[in-house]
Amino acid sequence: MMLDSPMAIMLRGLPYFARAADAQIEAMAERAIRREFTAGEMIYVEGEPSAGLWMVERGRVKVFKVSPDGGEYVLRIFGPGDTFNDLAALDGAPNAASAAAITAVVAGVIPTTAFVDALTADHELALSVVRSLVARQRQLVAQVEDLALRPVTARLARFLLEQVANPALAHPSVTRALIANHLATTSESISRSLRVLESAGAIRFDRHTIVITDLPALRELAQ
Amino acid sequence: MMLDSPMAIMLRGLPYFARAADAQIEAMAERAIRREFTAGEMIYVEGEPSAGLWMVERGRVKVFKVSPDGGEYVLRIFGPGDTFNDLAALDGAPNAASAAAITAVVAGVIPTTAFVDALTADHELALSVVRSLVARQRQLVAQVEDLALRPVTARLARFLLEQVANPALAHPSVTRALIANHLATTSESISRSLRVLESAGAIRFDRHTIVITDLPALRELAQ
DNA sequence: CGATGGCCTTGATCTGGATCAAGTCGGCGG
DNA sequence: CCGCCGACTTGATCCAGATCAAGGCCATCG
Repeated sequence: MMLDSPMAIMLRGLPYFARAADAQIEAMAERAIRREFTAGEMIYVEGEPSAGLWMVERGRVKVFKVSPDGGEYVLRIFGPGDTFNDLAALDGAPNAASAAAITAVVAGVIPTTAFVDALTADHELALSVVRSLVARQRQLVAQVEDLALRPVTARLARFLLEQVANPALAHPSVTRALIANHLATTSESISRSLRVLESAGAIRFDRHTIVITDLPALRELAQ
Repeated sequence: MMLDSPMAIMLRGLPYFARAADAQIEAMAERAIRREFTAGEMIYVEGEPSAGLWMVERGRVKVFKVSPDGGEYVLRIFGPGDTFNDLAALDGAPNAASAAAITAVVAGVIPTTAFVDALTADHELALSVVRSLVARQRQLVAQVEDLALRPVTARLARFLLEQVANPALAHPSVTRALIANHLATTSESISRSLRVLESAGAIRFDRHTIVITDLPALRELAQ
């Protein structure tokens, strides 16, 4: 029994693996690798073969897409305890997007084959993966809906609401420009929309951090 | 053995169930229900508890979201052999979107509990579901990317490219207004963008149907 | 066979948000 | 303490695409 290796403990803490069998955790932990990245460094590139399932141990990571004309869209921002690139790890296809370190980052990778082996062997694990995928998919549907139907100010209000639940989003490294790329707009528009929310009384600026002062009002502005 | 009931044969034909055990197919087929809808009729409404996993036998179905101010965004269009509302069927949560019949429709539902029971009992089935969810999720990522980064003409070009592969999309019932709601724009913009594609030589109008004349050019316009 | 009602096209105008262009603020290194 | 640099704000202008407003084109039906 070597389930108390640091990697195994980390894996056990992830929602994916909470109910997985010890044997599978152990097998994956043995084959997992730890890596460090400096702020701004690329972790992987869209279209390349995937290293496997990533998990964040320390720092902030953005997963994003780039358009031919230089535009960047940030699909999601991850922090400690989050896993990412599960798609490529599950089907073995190339990375669906790129990932980069926002801050200095420590992260682990479980090689695709190790993950797929565990999935094939462990029915409980497969069910956990289904649950995670379903949750992520609901997120994505909400995101598409936002882009399709809501103006920038409403999208920003929703982002701020998410921020109260998700610690990965509330961090000084999450700049206006980053939020803008996540909401498919520009840093200038974020600035102006923040002022709109402020003059509506929903938020306040304390130093340079945003404080939500009227949650119901913010929900209202998010529609 | 009653695996030759019409419902069982239909289930066996779905990608989800291609590798599922006979016993599970049989159990689900017994509990499945067939329903008919007239053109325009609602199949289910966002936020309500889900009836289960739907599959289209005949006709065209749209799954969509409505914004408070009346805007409609069509997430996806389904045809014969497609399954929909898998999210709600998998997690038992309320419907993530609404669905309506575009044409007259014949469809089947597997109750949530029947589907979840089968999933819990059959590891192969769980793995199939994972594969399907991963594929759908890649679709969604591409869709978000489209909305975030590409102008209307490029989105339309991509839609036309999808249409060659997916028979559900190439059908007279798929009107400009429907395409518009799927691409988060208006029927007027679709009209104008079609003229752009036509004058670029990528497509041609034969009667009232669209014919792709220059596939590489269309790919180029889709970026 | 004329009327009616969808669906589509086309033009004119309007607008949310992008882009361009100066600043301002605060932190950090020298 | 000063100067620089990166992040933010604010204003002016611009533009893709939405909205508004007429028609035009079938297909269906009385």
